[in-house]
Amino acid sequence: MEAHQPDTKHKRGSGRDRVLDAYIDVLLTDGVAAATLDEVARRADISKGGLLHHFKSKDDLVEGLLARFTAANIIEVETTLASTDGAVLGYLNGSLVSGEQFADLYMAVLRLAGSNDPRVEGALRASHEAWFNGLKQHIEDPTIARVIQLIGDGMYLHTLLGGKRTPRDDTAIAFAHRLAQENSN
Amino acid sequence: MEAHQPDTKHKRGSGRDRVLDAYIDVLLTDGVAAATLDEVARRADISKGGLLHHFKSKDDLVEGLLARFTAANIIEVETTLASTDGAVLGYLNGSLVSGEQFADLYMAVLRLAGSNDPRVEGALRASHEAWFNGLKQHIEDPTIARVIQLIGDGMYLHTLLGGKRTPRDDTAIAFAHRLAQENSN
DNA sequence: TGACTTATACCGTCCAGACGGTACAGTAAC
DNA sequence: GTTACTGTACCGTCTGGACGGTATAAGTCA
Repeated sequence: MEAHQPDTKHKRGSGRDRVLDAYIDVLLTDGVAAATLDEVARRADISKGGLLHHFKSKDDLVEGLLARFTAANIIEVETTLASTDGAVLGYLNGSLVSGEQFADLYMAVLRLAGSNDPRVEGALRASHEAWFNGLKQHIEDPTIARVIQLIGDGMYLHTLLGGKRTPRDDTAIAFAHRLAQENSN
Repeated sequence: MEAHQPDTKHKRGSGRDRVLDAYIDVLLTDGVAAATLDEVARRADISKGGLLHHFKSKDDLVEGLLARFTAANIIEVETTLASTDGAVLGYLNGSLVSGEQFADLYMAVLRLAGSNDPRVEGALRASHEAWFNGLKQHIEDPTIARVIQLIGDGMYLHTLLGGKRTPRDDTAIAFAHRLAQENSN
């Protein structure tokens, strides 16, 4: 899961990272209501006291998740848009994947979106902004870039609702890809 | 707010409807964590006992919301797709509105989407299915219909995250409209 | 080298408050 | 009598968080 450091002295990765991994895991498998401190600590194989040593409060845990998300998003935008797969294909395919590092992180944060927390909304909006700016570098017409982005966001929403990837998605992606190529830089 | 019946005997609409109105209100303004039975009862101007008279449990309240949503969705699909505004414009504009009957209902349900509840996910997926089928009646190419739908869903997601409608959205809608007209029945 | 101090990374227990839900007596309209 | 509530009192459980204690490694100074 985690890019393991030279294995300091602890179980797997640092305690902080293990807690965040566990938090993401609970959010994805059982939803936001199940993501209590006790349950997160249990899955991280740590005591509740230990968890609270790394994150001073539940709020702090959310912030930790958002920080990891924001950092990962920057890298993800860069690498995806530079991929041989093509920026648009990379972006759209990413929105339908689960089980992969970044997609899981995104979906976990998206599960928090119902909480009306401005930090969560802010982080997700910033992510969208970053993707839009990235797409604009590859697609001349900003309207097309926006449309591509919206299609991807729609797919993220479907994934949130447990929808599996279907052939319809593939044809939609192919269509978007063609659309982008006709307007690419 | 509510299509008021000939004002039976109570304050405004039936108690059941008032409770659901209040539930939606809490979800939209303060999020899912704030939507406790006490708070919903308070906003419905009803006692907690009264609330539990109408909805036997919180789970039952959720189901009541989903039932209203599902029923409203059928009507909304019909009327929107028959609108003079044009099906596509009607659909896409609806996804960016707040303060309107159906849009609020949709956003309220969407706030529950992080809870990993199969009933919530099922209701939202059924809604998407209905919109897709409706759009297909107006757009020959099902791929285009799918793309239009995804664009709308992306806009719903943006609205969920508190994004306001921008000129970018307008141009995207205009683009989608043109796309649909070139492929309409 | 050993004694003392500091910092980090936890563990385990306890607690106050919130929450969902029950129970029930009473009221008012039809 | 039935339906639709109000209002209050209460209960068991869960949850976030505080707190005190422990183990270990690293540094400081004699």
